[in-house]
Amino acid sequence: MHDPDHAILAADSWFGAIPAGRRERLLQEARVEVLENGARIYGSGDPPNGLWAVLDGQVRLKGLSANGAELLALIVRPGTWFGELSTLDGHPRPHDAMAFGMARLLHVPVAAFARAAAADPELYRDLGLLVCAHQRTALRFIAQSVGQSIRVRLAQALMRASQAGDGRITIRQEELAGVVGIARQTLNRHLKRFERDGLVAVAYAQVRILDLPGLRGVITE
Amino acid sequence: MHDPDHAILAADSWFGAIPAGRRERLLQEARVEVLENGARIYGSGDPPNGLWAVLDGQVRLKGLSANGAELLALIVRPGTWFGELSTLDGHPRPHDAMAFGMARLLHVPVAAFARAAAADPELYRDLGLLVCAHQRTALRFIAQSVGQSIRVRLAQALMRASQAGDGRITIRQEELAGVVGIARQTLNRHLKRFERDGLVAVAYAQVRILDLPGLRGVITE
DNA sequence: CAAACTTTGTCTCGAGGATGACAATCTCGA
DNA sequence: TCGAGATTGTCATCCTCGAGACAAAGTTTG
Repeated sequence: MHDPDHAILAADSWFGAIPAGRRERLLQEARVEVLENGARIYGSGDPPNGLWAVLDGQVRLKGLSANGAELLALIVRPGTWFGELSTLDGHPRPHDAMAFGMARLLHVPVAAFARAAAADPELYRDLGLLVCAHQRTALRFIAQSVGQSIRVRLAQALMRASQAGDGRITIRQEELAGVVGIARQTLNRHLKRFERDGLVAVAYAQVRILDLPGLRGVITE
Repeated sequence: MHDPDHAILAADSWFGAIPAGRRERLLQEARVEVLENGARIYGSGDPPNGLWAVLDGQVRLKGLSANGAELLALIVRPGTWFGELSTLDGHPRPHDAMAFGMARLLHVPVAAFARAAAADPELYRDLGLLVCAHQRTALRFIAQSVGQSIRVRLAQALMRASQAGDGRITIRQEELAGVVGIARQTLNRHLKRFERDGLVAVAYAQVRILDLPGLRGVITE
C-alpha cells in the first residue's frame, strides 16, 4: 500500500473516525488486490468473504429486484468500505459486487477481521457503525424514492452515480432504466428532456452531467 | 416484568440468540413503560433515547417521504426490539415511533446501555447484529418494491401489516394508500378487487386478511 | 337520538407510462 | 474497412393512475 492510499482511506468519514490504533490494526490484516474489469468480488447468496475498501477504480453493487430486473446499481468510489453486513452477521451476501474497469481494492478476510477483533473487541463496534451508516443510506433512499415522480427519481439516480468520479457515467440506457424502475423508452424521453434543458449530455452508453446544481434543483421543484 | 414477558422476548430471533449472560445484563438495565394510544416514543430528528422492545400491544414506525407523505408504516409486534440504529451510532432518529393502542414496552436508555456495554463490550457486537437484521429487512423491502406493480406492492404491504396480530389490520384507506405510495381512489379499486377474489374483507378503517396463501400467490404471479 | 364529521365507494377526465416496432447510430472484431 | 450486433431515438396504441367531485355509509359527540 502506498502513501496516497492512506490519504484516500483517511478521508472516508467512517474510517477516518476510528481511533488510530484500531485503524492500524485493521490495515495490518488487509491485503491489496487488483481486479480486472468485470471481476466478481462476491455474488448474491455467497458466504461472507470479508471486508473491502476501494483504493482506485470503481466497484458496482447490484441487487436483483423480485421481478428479475437489475436493481440498485450503487457505485462505490475510492475510500469507501463495503461488504460489512455479511462480515458482521455471517449471513449470505445480499447483492453482487463487481469491479467496473480495473480496480485496486483493500481486502480484510473474515478470519483476519476476527483475529483483529479478538485483540480489540471495539472493532466490532466500529463495524457496527459502518452498518449504521449504510442503513441510513438505505433509509434515505427509500424516503426519497417512494412516491416521487420519474423526473425526480432519474435526477437522483444520476447524482448518485456521478458521485463516483467526474460527471461522466458509463452505463447503458437499458440498465439505467432498470435502476430507476421504468421502461427504456420512457427513460430516453426524460433523458432527452434533461439534455434539451442543458443539464446533461447523452452519448453512446454514457451520460455526462453538465449542470449539477440544475439537477439538484429538479429534485426540489 | 412478568414471566410471560420473558417467553415473548426469548422467542425473538435476535434476542434469543444472545448468550444468557448478556441477555440478563441487558434486562437488568431495562424498565417497563406503559404508553397510551398515540403516545410518542421518539420522533424523527430526535437525539437517541435508547433501545426499546414491544412486550404487548403495537408500535408503528413512520417515515416521511421527501414529498411530505407518510411512508413506511412498519408495524412492530411483541418480542421485537427497535431503536437500535440511533442508540448505536448516536445520530438523530430517522423516523417516528408511536404506540398504536395501549402498549407495554421495555426501555433501555442510552446511558443504561452504555453502562452495560462498559461491563461487557460484546454487547456492542450484539447491537450491531440487530442493525444488520434490520438492514437486511430494508434491503429486502427495496428489492421487493422497486419496479413492482401496485397489485403486488399492496399484497406485500397487507402481509407485512398483518404479521403483527391476527389477520385484522386497523388502518384508514388513506393511510394505507400512503404506505403503498398511491392515491386513495386507486387503493380502493385494488382493495375491492382483492375482496371480490375472496382474499380480504374490507370494513370501516379495517382490512381483514381471509386468504393469506392467496395473497402470497399474488406476489409471485 | 340526531347532527357533525369522517371515511368509503364510485364516477369521469386528463396525463403519462408500458409496450411493440423499426430506423438510425455506434462499437468492435474479422 | 466492413459487416454483425448492440444501442439509441422515436413512433402509435393501449392501459392504468391521479385528481376532482360527490353520494353513501359509518362513527363520534352533544
